Amino acid sequence: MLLMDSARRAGCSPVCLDLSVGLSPSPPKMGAEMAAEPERPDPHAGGCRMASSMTDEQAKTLEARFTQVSEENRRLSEMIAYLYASPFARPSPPDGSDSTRASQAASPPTPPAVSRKRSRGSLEPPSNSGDANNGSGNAEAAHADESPLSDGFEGSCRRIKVRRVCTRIDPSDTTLTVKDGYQWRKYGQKVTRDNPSPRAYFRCAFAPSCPVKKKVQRSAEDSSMLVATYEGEHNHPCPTRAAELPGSAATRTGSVPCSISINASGPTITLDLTKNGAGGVRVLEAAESPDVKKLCQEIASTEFRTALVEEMASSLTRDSKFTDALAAAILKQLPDY
DNA sequence: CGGCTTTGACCCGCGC
DNA sequence: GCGCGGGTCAAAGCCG
Repeated sequence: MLLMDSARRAGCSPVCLDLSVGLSPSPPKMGAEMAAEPERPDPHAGGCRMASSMTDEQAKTLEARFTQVSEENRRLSEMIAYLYASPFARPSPPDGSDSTRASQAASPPTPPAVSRKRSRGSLEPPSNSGDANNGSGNAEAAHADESPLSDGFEGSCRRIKVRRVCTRIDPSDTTLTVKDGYQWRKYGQKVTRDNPSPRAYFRCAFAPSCPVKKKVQRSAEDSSMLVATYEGEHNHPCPTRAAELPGSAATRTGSVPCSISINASGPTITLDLTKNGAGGVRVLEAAESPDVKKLCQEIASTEFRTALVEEMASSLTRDSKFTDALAAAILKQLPDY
C-alpha cells in the first residue's frame, strides 16, 4: 500500500505495482490488486511491472522521495530522542547513563529510592528489590509470553521502577483499594504530613517472593482521585490480565486505573487516558515547574498528538523496513494455501 | 481456625 | 545528637 501510494504520486498505476521492488523477497498475497508475484508474475494483473516499465524520470522521482522519507525518519527519530531526553521524561541520571536508558536492559537499574536496611525479619532485603526483579530473567521472560496485550502496557513501564497510577473512585468510598488485577496484602497505614487522608501500604500477596509494593492514598487536591504508587516489578504473571488494563471496558467503570504517570523517578506527569470530549488526553498532574507543566500540556494537546500521530503513521508507512515487517506479520496470519 | 486488616510501636534515614 | 516523618513490624481483632 505504501508503494502503491508512492507509485500514485509518481504517476504510475498502483494496479501494476510490482511488490518485489520495495518489499521482501516473499511478498504477501494481499488480494487481486496486489497479486503480482516476483516468481510468477500474473499476466492478468492488467498492467505494467514497475521494475521493467519505470522510466528514468520515475526512478529519480522515487529515489528523491526515498531520500525525503529517510530525512523525515531521521527527524522523527531525533524528535523521539528529544522527548525521551527532556527533563520531564527522564531527569539527568546521576550515574551519567544515557537518558534514553538504551543500555538499561543490559545492566541492572538502580534500586528504588526505598532502600532501607532493616536488621530484623523482612520478607525480602529491601536493597535488592530491584535486583530480584531483574535477576529473575526467566520469570520475566515467562511473563512476557503470557499476554502480548498486557505486556504492551507493562513493557512500556518496564524501565520504570516506580510508577504512579491514578484511579477515580467514589468520594464516599473510604476503602483504599485499587483493582489492578493483582492480589495485595495490606501491611500498614499511615497518616502523612502533606495529606490529611491516610496512606495504605500493600505488598503483592500473589507470590511470596514478589518484591512489589504499593502505596495507595487519596489525592490531596481531589479526594475522588486515588493515587497508587507501585515500587518494583512483579516476577510473576498477573492473575487477571487484560481486563484491568487502562482503557478497557472495566476501566470505564471507574474502578480501575484510568490514568498513568510517565515517570515517577523524577518529575511526574499523570495523564488521564480516558478520552475527553475532544478525544485527547488530559494532564491530571504535572511537575512543579511551570515550563514542564506547559510542555506537558502542549504534548497532551489534541493538536500535538494528532500531528505527531499523523507524522509517525505517515513516516512509518513509508518505511520499507516497517512495511516489510508488517507484510511478514500479515503473511503469518494468513492461512497457508 | 486460618487469613486478612487494623493500629500502635518501632526502626531508620535525613535535615538541622 | 536530636527530632521529625516515612516505612515496617507484629500483636490483636475481625471475618468467613
